Amino acid sequence: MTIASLCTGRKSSMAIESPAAPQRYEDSYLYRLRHSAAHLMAQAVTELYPGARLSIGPPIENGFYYDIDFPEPLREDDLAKIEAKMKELAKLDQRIERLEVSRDEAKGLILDSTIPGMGEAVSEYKLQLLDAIPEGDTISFYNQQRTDRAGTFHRFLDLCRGPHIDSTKEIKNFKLMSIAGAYWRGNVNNKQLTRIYGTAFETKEELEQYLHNLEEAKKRDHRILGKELGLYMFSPRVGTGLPLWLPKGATLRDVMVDFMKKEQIKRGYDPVVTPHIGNIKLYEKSGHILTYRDKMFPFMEDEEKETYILKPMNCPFHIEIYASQMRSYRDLPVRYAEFGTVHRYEQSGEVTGILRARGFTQDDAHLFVRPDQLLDEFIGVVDLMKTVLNKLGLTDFRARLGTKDPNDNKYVGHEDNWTAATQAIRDACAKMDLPYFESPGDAAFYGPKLDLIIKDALGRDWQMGTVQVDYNLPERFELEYTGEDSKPHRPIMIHRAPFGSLERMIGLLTEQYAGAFPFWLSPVQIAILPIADRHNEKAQELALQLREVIYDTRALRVTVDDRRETLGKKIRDNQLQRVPYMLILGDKDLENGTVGVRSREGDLGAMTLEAFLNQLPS
RNA sequence: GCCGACUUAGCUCAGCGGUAGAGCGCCCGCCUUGUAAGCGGAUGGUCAUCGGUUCGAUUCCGAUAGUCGGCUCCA
Repeated sequence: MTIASLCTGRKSSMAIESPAAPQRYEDSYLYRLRHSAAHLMAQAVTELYPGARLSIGPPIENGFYYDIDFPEPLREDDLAKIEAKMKELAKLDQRIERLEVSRDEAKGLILDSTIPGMGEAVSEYKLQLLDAIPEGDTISFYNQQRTDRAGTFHRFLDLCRGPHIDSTKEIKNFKLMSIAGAYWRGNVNNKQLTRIYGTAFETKEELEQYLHNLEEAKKRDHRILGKELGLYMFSPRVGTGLPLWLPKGATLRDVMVDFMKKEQIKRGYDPVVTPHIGNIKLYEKSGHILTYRDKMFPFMEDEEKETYILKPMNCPFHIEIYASQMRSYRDLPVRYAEFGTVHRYEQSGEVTGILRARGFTQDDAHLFVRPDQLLDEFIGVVDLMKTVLNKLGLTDFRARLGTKDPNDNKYVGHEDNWTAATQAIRDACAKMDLPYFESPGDAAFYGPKLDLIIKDALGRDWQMGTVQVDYNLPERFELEYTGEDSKPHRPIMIHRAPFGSLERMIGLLTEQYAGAFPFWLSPVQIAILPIADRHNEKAQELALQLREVIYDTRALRVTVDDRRETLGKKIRDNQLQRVPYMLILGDKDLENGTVGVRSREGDLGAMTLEAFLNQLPS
């Protein structure tokens, strides 16, 4: 696969989408418009900041950016100035022209300091980009120029594959959004450039709609809703990325755990429980110390000079359990499941609420299987994942098959194993009718994997559930089972976590449902609202009665709102808490033997308790 | 970790070189309520922390911490 575009550094362009979209974004006018807006911004920057060195500036999903090496640090306040300059340059109606040149001519242009956008200032980056263009490919530049009324000549030339729109005057509805640091070519060892993000649309209405949607999305942010709904909190006195689960959030977790345990029992999993810390030697043996050390919390040493670590993953412990006794081929597959809380010392800048915490709980399991069982077991896991997604009501996800990057040699294991495992995953997805896309380079170093990817409220991708085939750890720990031939054989391990982590999944669900969880998940399912305090006693009785009702695996979760507040106030507060049902209890109801039922959608009228229970979602 | 921004009462936020304000919440009264905020009162802040500039700093500058948007990385 060649580099997707000179101006497109997107990693995702490496991925092969399986269902072809009817009109690809890359072919749209909007895409060209945004690409041209990026050039316009670069032109404005070169005029405003003579020492600025340009590197790369592609359109992206919701706009565009340009990575620029500024002589002085750029501040957010500077964006207004750049925006104003862009407006001025756009109005000049500069024609955007493509020119195709030879490699030598290209080098000449890049080094020509008389051309704005070219010369010594940019050559550091542009020559590298030129070198990256494969031999034989067309090399193109885009030029825009015009003399303004005051007689000043404006010009901008950029090495670019294009395509672009015809004139800068088409760039009217844009906004510079933010600035950020970004490493040259995405490599931390390279220089950090200043990235300016912007967006552009064809019409003013679309731009305003987009900005409005962004505001709306912020209200669905799990960090805001988590606080409003009393799900979890963080305290700086506890530590960064270490969530404290409040009663309602803890209830939500329990419900999800119950659901998963039930599914796992059905599927022949056995529960295990392992400690939070363990001897470092185990992790040396597993190899995690080599690859994971900088993501671990500081080590602990006891009086006997033994070193312990806070576990960043559960697998070595489960392996110890497997290895604790002789295994027959008849015992396999062995499936050990644990809601394992792990701790990873994520870099401070990458902790994001509950979506990326430093302490989190995986719905983890490890399957030890024979080679001939690999496909069936993988199918079983994919089936479980589909069941989970379905139950959670998640439809907006993508499945990614992470395969080996053929140009990288970081992988361990025999080629035959890789091929077999990758094919097993493809076959399992095909059999289970799960659409996926393949992404070379996204495999674990020890084997291929299948990940579920979901977007959050702000459009960011998150890896959720995962299934990974592992030939490496069985090898390192010399795991065995006795085969039919009474000789030792090596099992294959499957690591899998259908939710991924409870934290991340609850965060995503919060955003997906904007806090209005499905009935079965809601921390409070029913709020009883006595109208006056003479109804409080009956309300408590009703609550006790409802708590006898088993729904799914647990008793109905019922509260009584007996605060000395008006009914309107109680309704409002419970509505804001997204309680699925309110049962209103007053004189009329006591007389008639009914309750006033109100769902999230509004008043459903008076009905008997039996009628209410019968209409609950099944 | 790196680049940029933010941090004022429990929460959401005004304010500003002369040591602070609103709404909601909490608490106390009154009201006893029929489908999205009843009324009144009271409480509540070393303006994140530590330094500097200044006659004087919550306000200006610097450092630190936390948070947010990115980069890198990841469940």
